[in-house]
Amino acid sequence: MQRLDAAFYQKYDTITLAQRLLGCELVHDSAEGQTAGIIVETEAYITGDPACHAYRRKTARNAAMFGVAGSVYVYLIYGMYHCINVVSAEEGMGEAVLIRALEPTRGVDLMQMRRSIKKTKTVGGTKTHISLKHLCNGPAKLVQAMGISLVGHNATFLTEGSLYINEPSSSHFEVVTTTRIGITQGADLPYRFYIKNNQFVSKK
DNA sequence: TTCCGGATTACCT
DNA sequence: GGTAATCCGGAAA
Repeated sequence: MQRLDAAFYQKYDTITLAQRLLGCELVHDSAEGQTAGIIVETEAYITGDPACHAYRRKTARNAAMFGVAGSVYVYLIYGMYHCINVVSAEEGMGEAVLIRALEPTRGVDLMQMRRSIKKTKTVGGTKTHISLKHLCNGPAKLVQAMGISLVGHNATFLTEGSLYINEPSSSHFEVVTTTRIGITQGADLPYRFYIKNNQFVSKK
């Protein structure tokens, strides 16, 4: 099991990187413990793409997206959730790969803890059990399960530090190419990729 | 300054 | 299958 290095992230254009990241393992060594999962679904966001956060201009929010390939871009979505991207292409380009789903491999108990939701409507509050299948089958879900945060990980590097990606242990799978989820602009572009027949993908 | 919509999710019907 | 929750950037005026 080897951590992907800077050369790997620089080697491919964003579309290709989005496909090559499938099968790789996202790992976070946190103070609470280690959690990890196989990347099973990604989306590419590139220059000239109206759905890309870097489409208009560089701002404080999207600045990390313009960093070197292999750095991390975390952002707040819908005012309450966070998503994580792997920055790609040459520095200053503003391209990235959104990680949309993981197949949990390590630290499942810890992920369950982080993902357990308190039902505030119930008096006293009860905790709901999250099934393995629903632990990381969405961009905001996996960020929560992995303990990834805006302040803690935005603009950090996957090539050093406690958050990183290991090379794939297997590449015996087919990749499905389709359109991206939840966007209106550029909705017809085929920039979403996932591992065929994998049950941990967010949506077929 | 105000307004609108967004790379989502969980919960209810 | 519908929608509330909830913050911020960008466009409108």
